[in-house]
Amino acid sequence: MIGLVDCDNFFVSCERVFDPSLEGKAVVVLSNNDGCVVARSNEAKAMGIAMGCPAFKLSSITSQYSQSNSEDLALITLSAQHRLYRDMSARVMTLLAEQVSHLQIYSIDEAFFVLPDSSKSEELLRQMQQLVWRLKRDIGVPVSIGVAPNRTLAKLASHIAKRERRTGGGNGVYLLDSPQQIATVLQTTAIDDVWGIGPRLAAKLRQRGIYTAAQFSQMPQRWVSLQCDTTLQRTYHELCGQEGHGLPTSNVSHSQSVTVSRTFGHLITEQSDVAQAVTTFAETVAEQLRTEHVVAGSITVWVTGDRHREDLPYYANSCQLRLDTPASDTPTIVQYALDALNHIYRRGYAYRRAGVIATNVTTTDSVQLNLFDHCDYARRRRLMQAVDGINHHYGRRVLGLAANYGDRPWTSTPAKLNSLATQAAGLYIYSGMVKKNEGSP
DNA sequence: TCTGGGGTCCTAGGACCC
DNA sequence: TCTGGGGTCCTAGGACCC
Repeated sequence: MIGLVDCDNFFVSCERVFDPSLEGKAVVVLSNNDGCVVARSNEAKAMGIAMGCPAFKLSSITSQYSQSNSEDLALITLSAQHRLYRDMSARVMTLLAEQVSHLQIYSIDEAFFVLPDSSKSEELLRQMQQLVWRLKRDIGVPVSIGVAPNRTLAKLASHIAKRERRTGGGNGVYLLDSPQQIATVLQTTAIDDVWGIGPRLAAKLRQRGIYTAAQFSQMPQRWVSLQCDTTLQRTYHELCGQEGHGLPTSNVSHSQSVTVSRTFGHLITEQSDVAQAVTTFAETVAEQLRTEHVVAGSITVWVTGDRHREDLPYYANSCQLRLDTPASDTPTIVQYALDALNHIYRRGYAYRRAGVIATNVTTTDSVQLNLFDHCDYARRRRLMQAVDGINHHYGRRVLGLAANYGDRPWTSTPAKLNSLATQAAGLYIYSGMVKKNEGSP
């Protein structure tokens, strides 16, 4: 059996741990730049606020809701603090790893694990309820757990657990194991609510008269093998209750790619400003590669204009460069990123977003060296170890590239920070350090 | 008239996920 | 005024190999 732990309204729940006054209130967390909604409390969901809703639409939704329900409802909006969420996620995952076997972290707020087949249903339920209770008590984060024969069904089970809890019943755990029970659940599951079936595939399936998960699971196997690609075939088999391929699906434990990208606070036009942003992103990419002990084989840089500004000419492009020798040291990654930017930057356009992606990622010890490359890798590695060590000890970005020093014209306006949570996570130490060193970069 | 058969690797783009 | 950021996997097609 496969279990899935899924944190409830994760970012909002993290904020509530540090500010209990948010409990019971309608709360949303906004993306970078306070652009759109990325997390909603149950109260906010009940108001009809959709995931991804742009921030500027929130006030009209709130006032509309207040009018039609004749009550004055205040919506609390918070700026995202991803460092805090990553820290809380790590705490959740660490506790889980102690409690279950074969934990596979699927996202910042979700993880699959394996349960022994032999356990009795009642015993299984009791254990899972205990787990829900411990996560709430020790970390403060509410979670829902779904248990089923495979991951696709475990996903459905966790949705049911969440729904039951939202409507007042249930204890955060749902066990989906008997064939009759599975058949009943599939009948009430719309085809686009199935994990792995998004808007495009759902539209295709509906064209063929398939509207529910049950209808899909009843299609003849021959039809499925002719009409569906391998991923959709896997989903089909799992809906039919067949065992998944077990965990984990891949034996590669490190990231396949590392991305850092941002939407700028406002439109920027100068190449030097775009270059500074790209330098910062590349620096972070390199740091992350090193913490995972991997190297990048290629670096991609992309830039885009603003899709929403019809009065300006739109331009978007990307460039991928292959490294002579895979690397993770900051100067090399930044150099390739800036070379790539040189290929795609065009004067006369306004830029809204940019990003740096490391791909062809391999482990440091499996690097193929270049015959004509005379770089002293040992020396470079020692340099980066020293830089990482200093930044780890004194705070992020105390020591960085001089090219990246000074004003950051591309950053967003200061976010509406929740100071309690900020202090608790020990953030922003580096800004104090940078000030102290002013004039002597 | 008639033009093989079996591969690998890479890239771009599309679909999905949170 | 105002629309995020970070991932995975699969497939088709091109370029190349013998």
